[in-house]
Amino acid sequence: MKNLKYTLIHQDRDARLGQIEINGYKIETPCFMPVGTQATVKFLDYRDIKDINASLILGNTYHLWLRPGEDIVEKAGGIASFMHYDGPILTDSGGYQVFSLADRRNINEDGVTFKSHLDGTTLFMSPEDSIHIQEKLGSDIAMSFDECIPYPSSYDYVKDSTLRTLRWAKRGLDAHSKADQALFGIVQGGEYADLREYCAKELVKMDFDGYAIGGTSVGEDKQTHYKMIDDTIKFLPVDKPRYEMGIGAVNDILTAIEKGIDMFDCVLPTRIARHGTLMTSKGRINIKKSIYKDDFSPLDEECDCETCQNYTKAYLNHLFRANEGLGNRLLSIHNLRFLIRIVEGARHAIKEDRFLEYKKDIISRYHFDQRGF
RNA sequence: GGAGGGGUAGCGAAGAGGCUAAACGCGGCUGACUGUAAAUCAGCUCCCCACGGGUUCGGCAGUUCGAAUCUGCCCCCCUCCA
Repeated sequence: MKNLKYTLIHQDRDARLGQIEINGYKIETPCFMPVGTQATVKFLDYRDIKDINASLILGNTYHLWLRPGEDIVEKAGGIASFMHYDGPILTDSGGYQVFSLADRRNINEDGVTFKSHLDGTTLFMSPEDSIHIQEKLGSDIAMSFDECIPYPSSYDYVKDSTLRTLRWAKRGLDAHSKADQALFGIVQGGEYADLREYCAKELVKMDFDGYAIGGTSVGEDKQTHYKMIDDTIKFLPVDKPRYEMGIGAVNDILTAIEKGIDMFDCVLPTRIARHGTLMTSKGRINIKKSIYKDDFSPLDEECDCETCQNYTKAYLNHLFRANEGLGNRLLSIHNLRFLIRIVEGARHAIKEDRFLEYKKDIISRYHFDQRGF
């Protein structure tokens, strides 16, 4: 704890340009963090991660606990060393798996019993376990063990769950002892403003190194999503980083930055890349469509990524039709670089007090679907 | 010339009298994906004026209330023997 320092460099309305210093790393914020659940950003190697200019990547406690096991990762010298990645790592606590693996787990006050998705083994994770596993995984930033609450959920359910998450946060904080690892608290509270407020205030009293907004983008509409940010962020301290977990749609990221969020992560760019969809400055396109069979233009004229510099839509179309793994890698590189570049642009715009114009410009050129992707 | 086997939707391949517009796979076309059980998943894929109708299973002619499925002839393909 206390190994993390956040400096607010400049503010443009609520949008923040800042810097996180941790374990010798300097991370400019806002920043987008690629997700590397099982100690790999799927299909990318350490050079690719460096090339897209990722400032931080995620690992996952639940997945690495199951395989290869935290002891192996510890022996390897931590996740970063294990995957030969030279940069900071943040680990999610397993709280998201309480949500995504809902049909194979049970929650009680002590923690969560999971039935392993790999072999069905019954396994128990307490908030203390999550912290101890993360200490062994050796991430630079650990997250509190929480329940990511589904939407919609009743007020009573959300209240009970959020209060339990708060108790878990305290238990995790007390269990945490690794000096070179920061620990963030996660605000839950669902769509209920009073619960968001209470949860945020209680976490702030505990004095974490940073605060995350959890339980968003779990199926709610945009209006509700953005209101959950508003209902939370006003209670978070200005001198600590704020992280909205699990967002990766272009307008979600820009909106979060506008509201004062500093960090976000998402599987969206890499997942849709593997499914043949790329994000471009004009919107999302599916590279598998036959119209790209003989389209020898780059994926995105404005992009500086390795893929756009060297390959054509026709080639990517062919790779996907032929089910060649290179297509997954090239599209993942592109989508990640695309989002990271948007966030880099946001940092410049904030510095020059023109963030809103920047956001408006990006959005106006991006064709969104009905749900706003 | 003789003996077998076979021709089913774009391709491969089930089906051997009604439950069949015809399984399944591939290919093709849509759509979904937000702290990764996801190189995944869902839908469509004979034609049309489409909660209904029209034509199909090499071709033609039959048997039957009813045929992709049974019979006859014809066409084509494969294997083996001369």
